Amino acid sequence: MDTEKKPLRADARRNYERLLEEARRAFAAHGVEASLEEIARRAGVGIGTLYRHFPTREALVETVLRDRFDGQAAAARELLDSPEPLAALKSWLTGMGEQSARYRGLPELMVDVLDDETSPLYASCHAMRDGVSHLVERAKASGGLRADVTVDELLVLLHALSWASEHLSGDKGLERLVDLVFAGLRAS
Amino acid sequence: MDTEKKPLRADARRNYERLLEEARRAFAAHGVEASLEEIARRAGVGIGTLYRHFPTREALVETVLRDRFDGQAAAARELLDSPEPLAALKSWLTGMGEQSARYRGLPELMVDVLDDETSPLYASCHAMRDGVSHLVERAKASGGLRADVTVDELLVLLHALSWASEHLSGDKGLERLVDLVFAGLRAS
DNA sequence: CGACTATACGGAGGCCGCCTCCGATTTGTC
DNA sequence: GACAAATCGGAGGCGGCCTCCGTATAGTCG
Repeated sequence: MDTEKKPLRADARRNYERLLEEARRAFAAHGVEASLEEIARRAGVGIGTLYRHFPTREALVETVLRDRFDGQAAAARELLDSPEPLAALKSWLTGMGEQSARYRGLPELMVDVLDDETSPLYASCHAMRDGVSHLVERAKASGGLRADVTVDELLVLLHALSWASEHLSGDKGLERLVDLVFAGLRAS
Repeated sequence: MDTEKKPLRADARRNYERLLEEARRAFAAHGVEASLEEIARRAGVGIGTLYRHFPTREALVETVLRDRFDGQAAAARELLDSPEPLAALKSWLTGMGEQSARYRGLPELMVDVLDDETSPLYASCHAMRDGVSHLVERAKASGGLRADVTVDELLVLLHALSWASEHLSGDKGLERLVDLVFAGLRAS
């Protein structure tokens, strides 16, 4: 796969950076459905320029988030050495959940992407998916995780908790929900 | 509280019914964010007429769903007599979850409503909330449900599962997720 | 330093959805 | 049948999405 790309012209590169910066701001303020026209306006750029650099909203989101996602995939690799498989998995899931709760609306986008190979986010997401699947295997093998649960179920569940934490007034919501789900709702 | 209302004029009543019917159809086809203009168009009615009868989208959703929600509240009351408190709770939650997964986007709307007293759905939702809170108390008292979980957490969690089941290809998703969460993810 | 071309810009314009407002129409009544 | 109250309907303003193409400019070459 050749990722070779001609160097951008100076003005193009400048606009690209400005757009990314405003996108970050806008997503943080209004969630992942923020107005693209406003992002362009704030970046001092025409709407056409935004669409040239980022043909779809997803492409923009992907660029804003890629670094974090790559970090999350790396974290999965490192956690493979952890002495406690179940704790490692749980820790990774919490981290992932926090990433996906970063912007309002992101969990939904993420879940949809997991089924859509054509999405620009697909590659990043599946790098993580592969990473975590090893963590899951290890947790099952260690006897810490029930054997009948699949990676995909786990990821959907996690994004659901992420989604839920958006709609909770308290901010320590996600960790609590993950604990709840790992331990189960039955009395011990 | 006087719910007395003058009888509607014949044309008004007719349009009201047509709108409800088309709304049901549209919500089923396109989710709860379906275009209101299209609903009006299909009902053979001006957009102004739609807004006169249903000032907000929520008002329309509420009218479409009220009967089901009332039924759900009644179900909670009946289940209070069940000999198995935990099973009763679980059964109610599954039923509720299926209601809220009925239309795409509904779980989100529901969760938001639970915090918004001004919403027209608030009353229906809290009737159910009160109903289920007794089920929860009973389940805790019977020792089946962990004592540190709140009704609100339970409802948010449930709607999250409902939300997740929208994004799952399989259709038996919700029940499976509820089981998973009740039992917990740890190996037994 | 110009001139030339590939590259990039920007916003007008078409489409759609939301919601409000008010002149036109219809219903029920006396 | 006439009148008032109730109801209708859609034009119009707003904002968002996205495409298209005439215009501007950066980089290059003589």
